[in-house]
Amino acid sequence: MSTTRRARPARQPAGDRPVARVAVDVSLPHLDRPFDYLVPEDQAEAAVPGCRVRVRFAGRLVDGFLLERAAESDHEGRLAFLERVVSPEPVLSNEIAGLARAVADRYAGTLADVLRLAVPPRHGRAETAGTKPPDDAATPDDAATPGGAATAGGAATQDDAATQDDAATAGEAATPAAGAEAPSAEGWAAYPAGRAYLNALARGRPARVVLTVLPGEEWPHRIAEALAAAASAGRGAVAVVPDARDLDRLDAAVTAALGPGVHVSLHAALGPAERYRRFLRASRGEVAVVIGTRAAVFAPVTRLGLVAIWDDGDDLYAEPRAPYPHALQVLLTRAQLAGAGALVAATARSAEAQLLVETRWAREMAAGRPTVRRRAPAVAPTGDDIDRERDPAAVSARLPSLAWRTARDALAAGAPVLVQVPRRGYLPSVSCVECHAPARCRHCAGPLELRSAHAVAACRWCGRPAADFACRRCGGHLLRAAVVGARRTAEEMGRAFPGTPVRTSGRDGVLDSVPGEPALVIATPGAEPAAEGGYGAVLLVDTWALLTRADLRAGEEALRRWLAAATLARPAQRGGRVVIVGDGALAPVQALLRWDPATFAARELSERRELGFPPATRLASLTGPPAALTDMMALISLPEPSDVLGPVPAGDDEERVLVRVGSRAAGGVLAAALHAAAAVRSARKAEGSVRIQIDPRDLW
DNA sequence: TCAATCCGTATC
DNA sequence: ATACGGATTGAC
Repeated sequence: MSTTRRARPARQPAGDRPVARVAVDVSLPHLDRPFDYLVPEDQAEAAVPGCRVRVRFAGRLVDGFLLERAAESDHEGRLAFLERVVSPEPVLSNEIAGLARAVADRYAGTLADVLRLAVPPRHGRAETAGTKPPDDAATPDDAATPGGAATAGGAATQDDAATQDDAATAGEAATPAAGAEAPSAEGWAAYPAGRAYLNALARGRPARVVLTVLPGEEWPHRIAEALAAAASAGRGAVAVVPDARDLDRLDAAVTAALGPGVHVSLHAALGPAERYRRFLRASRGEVAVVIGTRAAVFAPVTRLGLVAIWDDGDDLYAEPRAPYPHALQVLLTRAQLAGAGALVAATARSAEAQLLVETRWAREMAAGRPTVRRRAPAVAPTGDDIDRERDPAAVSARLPSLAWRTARDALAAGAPVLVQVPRRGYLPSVSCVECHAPARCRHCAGPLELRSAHAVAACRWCGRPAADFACRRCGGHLLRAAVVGARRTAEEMGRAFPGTPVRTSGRDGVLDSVPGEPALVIATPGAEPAAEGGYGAVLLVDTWALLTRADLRAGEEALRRWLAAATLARPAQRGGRVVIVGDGALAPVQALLRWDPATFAARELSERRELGFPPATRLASLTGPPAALTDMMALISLPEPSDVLGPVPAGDDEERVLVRVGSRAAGGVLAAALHAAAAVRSARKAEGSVRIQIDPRDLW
């Protein structure tokens, strides 16, 4: 009767497909491939593709995922048995396994690292209790019939089936389709082919758009309607937003569009049990739609029909863990591999989104100028002149006269006023004395920066000192150090408007919304609360702090943040005003005045092409101890022409080298070469590790 | 000629 | 970490 025996009885391989191909949880680059094991007969049922297993690997027990069962192995030597099947729950679908491999390849990382991002840690109790939906869910039956907006247009015609295969071509962007009725969504009707896009999704077609939303747009509803359209075609959908506040808004909109029990939301603040429970609801097909922050790009919905991302320019989409994938890139890869539709929506437009438009990977969708003008606030630039005689109250807040008077009028009209103030603490940077353009290196066009107050400016990329600076825009030879991060206090503002309530929203304490009554709302970028009925005025102050960051995305980022604040203002017709304190001749300021993020993005992208920056090129950053870096560099063999910039000091006794290849097509070759070099080093157990990052967003 | 030992390499 | 194969060494 005793079952405790030291020696395990001889195990028999399963009769049917006895070989298990396993992705082991080992992130050494030279071991980044599947390993074959034998499935013991008594585990033959449990060992399903996608399940978690435990195997003996190089003498120790490690976790892994069973990728597939096979009849035979290519391995020459003897196969070991699986130690055990941890659980028969298939948590890694073929779709996600393929996506993870593609992401690892693109970022020169390992499958194991990506799988750690993609599949949450197991929680046994959630798994067994999971057959009963938790309280945030309705009955599983609801999942099959999304209610509300999504029901119309669900009848797909058969002739669409063939078009689903050519997702790689550009042809599947929304085209007006006769016949099918649009799901009820007035909001989408404001965009050319907006309804046609929803119809295409509702018919299960992989339509892809870059949507530039209107000022004041209730974007959570537009995204929710797109998700509902995909769900009505019986397809799954995934949408991501930058942070928890946006997720709350999207969650409410999705609940309104789909009803309860059809979606789950995933975010970092969930505990391990709840996170795993929701993950399982998606992977088991109990919900069709998953929304979430960054990590939700890997959510395992079944029959994926649509991926969506809101405001892809936000830095929060950059994953801080190896191999540092960007959520947009993961989603686009996923849409491509799965033949799913894509929705890249934002008020602004990133250079990456612009590239999708220009390569015709996605169709551009933006409302016509008359509609934009009808919805946009009136935007005016101002210098920082303060009329001390006429507006003495403005002096104490260091507010330009126009800004002060605009705010005063809005408050008098009974509306709240938003003041966007940059956060403190950006890197000291340098710009041209003449034209204020950010200063760039003569040799590689990298950004110049000051490492300390009295040092000579040097290039952040290649490390050359900027001894012979010449401005690329105006030819000037003089540099100025920008004083950045000036920050106004709420008290200063309050003094300028005595008797007006002042509320702040920022790092410590973010407000979701404010009532539609007179108040000054001081917010840092990204923390601007919505106002009931819209703000009467929005003031964008201290704009130099954003524009002169030692960061070549500064212009794009500044415009993104200004638009995010300005879109909260009422339309001009209802008195909405925006005042930006800054030089009206600068391109990002111009783009705000004209409310034209698309033209700005096109210009930005063409500038990146000229200067050789991503996304027009592919760039890899290698960071590590100098000796390890030298060793690594010697092992990289690139058939393509490439630039090597640096090394430059990168803190903690480390250095950084940049490797740039001239085309996006060469990016795959670059990543493969880096992975191969890292594999040689890890096989040798070489001293010191080198961190590889592809197109790191904080660099340019 | 064979066994003990060392070293590099693969890890199923 | 540990196991293995091939090379090297030393004793008969």
